[in-house]
Parts: sequence; structure tokens; C-alpha cells
Amino acid sequence: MDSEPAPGSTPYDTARAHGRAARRTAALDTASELLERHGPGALTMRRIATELGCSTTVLYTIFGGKSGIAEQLWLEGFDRLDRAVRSVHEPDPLARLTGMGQAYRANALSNRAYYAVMFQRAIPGFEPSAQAYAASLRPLHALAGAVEECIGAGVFAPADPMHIARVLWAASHGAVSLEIVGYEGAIDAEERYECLMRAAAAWFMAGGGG
Amino acid sequence: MDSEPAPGSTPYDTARAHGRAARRTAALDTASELLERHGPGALTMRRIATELGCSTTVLYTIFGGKSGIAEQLWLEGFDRLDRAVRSVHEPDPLARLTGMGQAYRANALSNRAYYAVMFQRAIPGFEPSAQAYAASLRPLHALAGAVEECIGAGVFAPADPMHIARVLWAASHGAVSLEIVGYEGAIDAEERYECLMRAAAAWFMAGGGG
DNA sequence: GCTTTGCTGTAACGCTGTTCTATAACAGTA
DNA sequence: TACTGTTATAGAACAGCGTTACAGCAAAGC
Repeated sequence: MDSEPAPGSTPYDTARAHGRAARRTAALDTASELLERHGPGALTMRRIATELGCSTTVLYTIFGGKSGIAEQLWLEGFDRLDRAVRSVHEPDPLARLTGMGQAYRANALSNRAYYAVMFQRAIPGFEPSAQAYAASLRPLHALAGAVEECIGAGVFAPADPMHIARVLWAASHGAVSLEIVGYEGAIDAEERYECLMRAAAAWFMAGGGG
Repeated sequence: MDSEPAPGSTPYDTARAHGRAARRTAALDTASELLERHGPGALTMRRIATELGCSTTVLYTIFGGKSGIAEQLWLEGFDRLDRAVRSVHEPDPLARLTGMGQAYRANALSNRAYYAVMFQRAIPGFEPSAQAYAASLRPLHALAGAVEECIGAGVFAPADPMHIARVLWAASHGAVSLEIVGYEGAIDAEERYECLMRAAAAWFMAGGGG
């Protein structure tokens, strides 16, 4: 994160900063593993500290409190989502957009605990900061980029790409969210997801309803 | 709830049962008010007991534990949603369906704390029981009924009403969920909601994509 | 040598859900 | 009236939580 030494810092300072950064990433790795293997309920300060091999005081000096750890996990979750969405490289704009939708669902399903932290307030006291929230919008912008290309290619009717992206995200989120909570059974969840994505996309097509 | 006296019970038993039922509803009223006025975080056993004017032991004898109270609140939330959705009486099937969608959103926005309990796991240890889950599907069936009428009227193409209802619910839930969490700003939330609902509905129209 | 600074472990505080224990209230009975 | 058995309650206690105050330890500066 902030591994660059500040101007005017001594070599000792940088070494210490490196140590700090190492401790920080180690702590986050531990917290992440705990989150994924045992769920958000297992994310307690004492347990993280025990697993990490130190006292809870260390976690407080590094992250300030549990909210600090929660925010890092929140950001990590959105970063994974962003990487998943941006890893779709279909040449056709519409194929890329639908691929992004499938990537969204696949990422959510294989990172359920993270998804719970991101969208279900699974860590009781935590509320993301303004800048963390801003960072979490990156996947949405990726989606908007693909939408813009669809408009440019004449597949979608001209409109505000961000508006369309937000609507598509809402649809995607709704289906995935209900699926993850276990609502209405997971039997035809994939089919429902595909159906809703097609329905939403069709609405914005050129020559459609708009 | 179970206010009918069991066969062979004495008048004293029924009186006592009445007292139990009264205590039960009083406790739920207190919990509900606490939930709505101060959020899910204020729902602690001690606070409910204090507000109610008794010891926590009473709550444990009535509800078994906090999960018992949570489940009742969960059911109450879905009951409110069900009543809101079924209170739409438009004669035209499609108008009734869109009215139900608007009722869904309006109910969620005016019962945010309940919505958090229902869909965001706002009460940490709580998982709804199988029968509570079954009861929560009533609004979905109401939606499916309206869908069925749309199909009968030739507005929608023939298909499984439950499938369509589930897809519509997912779309609705996604938009409302993001709006309630405060995601992507609440500025154009209503417009996005309407847009997504129209998009999803259009997909199932007769002569459309299907 | 000593002091000062940064960091850490321990123990504690106030809170949570839950359970244990002692006590009070009441119907039935001699 | 006095006793018994059931039921229900209040209060204290327990384990766990996030957090913080305090004491101690290592290394840098003089």
C-alpha cells in the first residue's frame, strides 16, 4: 500500500515501514482466510490475533479497530470483483457485456463470504468510508465502459452508459443476492440469472423500447 | 397465535394461556418498536426486557432466545410486504403487476429496518427456520398470481408464472437493495427502479423476446 | 551509563447472549 | 391453616465480544 518512503526518512524508517507493511499484509491474509474458511462470524479480533500469533493490540495499532480490518476486506472484495469483470476480453461488445455479467455471478458465488461483507453488512458495526465507497465503484465503471461500446457499435440505443450500467448492476445484484441467501432455492438460479440479464439488456437494444 | 385452549384444559389454563399470549404480543411490540426506532443494533435482550419492564428470563421462556424474537420479526416483515403487495387492486393485470412492484419498493423504503432483517441478515446469529421461510414466499405467490392473469389476458406470452415472478422479484430486490444500502446514490433510484421493472416486464410480453 | 521513544502483551471495562439459582406466587390437599 | 408441587420470575454469573489503560521491553540518541 504505502510502501514508498516519505521524503527525508532514514533507512531505518523505511526498514520499519517495510516491517509494518509486512505485518499488515500478513494480518490481512489471516483475516481473509478466516473470513473465507469460517465465515464472517469467525472474524473476531482475538481470533485473528491468535491465528496471526500476536496480541490484539497489534491489530489496533495497524488498523485502528475492527472497522479498519473490515474496510480492507470490503475493498479486497470489490477488487476481486473488479478483476473478474475486467478479465473478460470478448471482442464483440455485447458478448463482452454478457460475459461480464456471468463473471459477476461467478465471482460472487466463489467469494460468498466477501459478498456478504460487501452487500449484506455481515460485519455488524462496519460502514465503509467515503473513499472506500468510491473505490468500490470501479466494477461499475468497467460495466459502463462495455455499455458505451455497445452504444458505439449500434447494438444499444444511445443513452447514458452509467445509467444503463447501474440498471444492469441492480438486476445482476438482485438475482445473485437472492441466490446466495439461499432464497427460492438454487435449482434454477443460473437460468433465472441469464433470463434476467437478457431481459434487461434487451430493453436497451437499438430498435427496442428504450 | 395459539389462543385456542387445548381440549381438557381448565379455565385457569386458558386464562394463563391468554396471559402468555398477551405477554408475547407485548414483547413483540416492544421489539418491533425498538427495531424501527433505533435499528437492528438496538435489539438486545436486556434492552427489550428493560423496555418491556421485566427480566430477560421472561423473553427466554417465551421465545427460547434471541433467534425466536428475530424469527417473529422476520415473519412480521414479510407479512407487511405481503399485505402491501396484495393491497393493489388495479383491474388491469399489467397495471396491477406494476403497482405491486411500486408497492414492493414503497414498503421496503418505509420499513428499512425490517428489510435489513429480512434480506441483510441484520441480526447476526439468526437463520430463519424452514417453515418461516415457507411463509415468506407468500408475496412471491401474490406476484405470480398477477403474472398468471397477465398471461391469461394475453399481455404476457405463455410461460411458468412462478418463473416470471421470481425473475421480477430478483430485479425488484436488486434495485431496492442497492438503494437501501445507499449504493450509487439515491438520486435517480426511483427512475432506475421503474426502468428495470419496465425492462423485465417487457421481456415477457406477448410478441416480445420470451 | 541513562533517557526517551515505539511497540507489545496483559489485564481490565462494558457490553453481548445465555444459563444457573434462589425465590415468590399460586392451585390442590390434608 | 399448613404443606406440597408446579410455574414463573429476578438477579447473579459465565463466556465471549470490541476496546482501552497500563506496564514492560527493545532499540535509538546522548
